[in-house]
Amino acid sequence: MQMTKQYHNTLQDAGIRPSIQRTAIYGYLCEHPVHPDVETVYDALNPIYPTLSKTTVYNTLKLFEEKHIVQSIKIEDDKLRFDAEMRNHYHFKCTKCGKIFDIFLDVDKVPSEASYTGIMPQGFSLSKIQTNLWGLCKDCSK
Amino acid sequence: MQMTKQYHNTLQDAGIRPSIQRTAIYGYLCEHPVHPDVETVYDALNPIYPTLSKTTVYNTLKLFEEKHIVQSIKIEDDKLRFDAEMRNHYHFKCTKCGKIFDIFLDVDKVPSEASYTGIMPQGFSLSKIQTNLWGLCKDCSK
DNA sequence: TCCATTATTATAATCATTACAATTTTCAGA
DNA sequence: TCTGAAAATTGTAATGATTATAATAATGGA
Repeated sequence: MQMTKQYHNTLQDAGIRPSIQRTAIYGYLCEHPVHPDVETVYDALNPIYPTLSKTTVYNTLKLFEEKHIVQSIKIEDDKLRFDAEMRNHYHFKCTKCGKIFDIFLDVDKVPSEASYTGIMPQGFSLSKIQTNLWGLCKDCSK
Repeated sequence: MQMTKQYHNTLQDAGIRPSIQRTAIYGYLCEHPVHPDVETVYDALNPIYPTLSKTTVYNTLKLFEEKHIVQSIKIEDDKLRFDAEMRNHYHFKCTKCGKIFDIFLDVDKVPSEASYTGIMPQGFSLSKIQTNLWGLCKDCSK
């Protein structure tokens, strides 16, 4: 595992005490940007840290989300997935292979928050917008 | 329960044999456009149809969704909710009271499908877009 | 009416997530 | 360095929505 120092710093900057487990989990997410679920993270790290508990993975990822260094994703799926990519982007789920892809925004082409504010009824305030996309990925549409 | 005949017809038009249970469930959804979950539908109808099973509610709502006369909604919630409103609209969840509201589109103001197509990477095709909104509803923002 | 198909039902199984309580680790202060 | 309180980790049990299964009931055409 490389760049452990950097992960360590990210955790500290977010106000999270960087334990072995937390650093490992955050590092894994950063190095595997494929939106893994809890099970996947646990199965990957358990051989390296044999005492690691699945509960810790749950707790840690929830903590990361609260501290805004990780976001959780649920696209009509039964389980939560996690993403250390915090830049603004959409998630695209391939309806054939099930993989989830990051789709980055082209600011010029994408609907602004204002366009949603415009459709809110009187008295409603808007604080979060989430758009999910479905279709076929490059490999599956061949 | 009024207009049972109409619900009956909607089911038949969708290719669904309109049993007592199915008609009752569809009617309930139409008359209670508050995005109820399975439990709520079951609890409401069970007193009227004492033999009704929760499994039937699950099966029936899944069938309705497949036949496109009902849609299911899951907004970072643990359970599925159902909506007989099939016109194009967004769902807005109040972060305080948890209620889900229908937000209808103003075609002029809302992002078109084309604006999303524009951001898809080469080789990806787009078949479904879902946008969810969060914030405070009229009552909770007082 | 009879029979095959379809629908309904009750119960059990599944599975992601959370609750809980015990143990271990960390770290500030003596 | 030692000590003890606070924080983190752990394993197990509980929860709760959904699905699977298999038996029973209802339906509709021949």
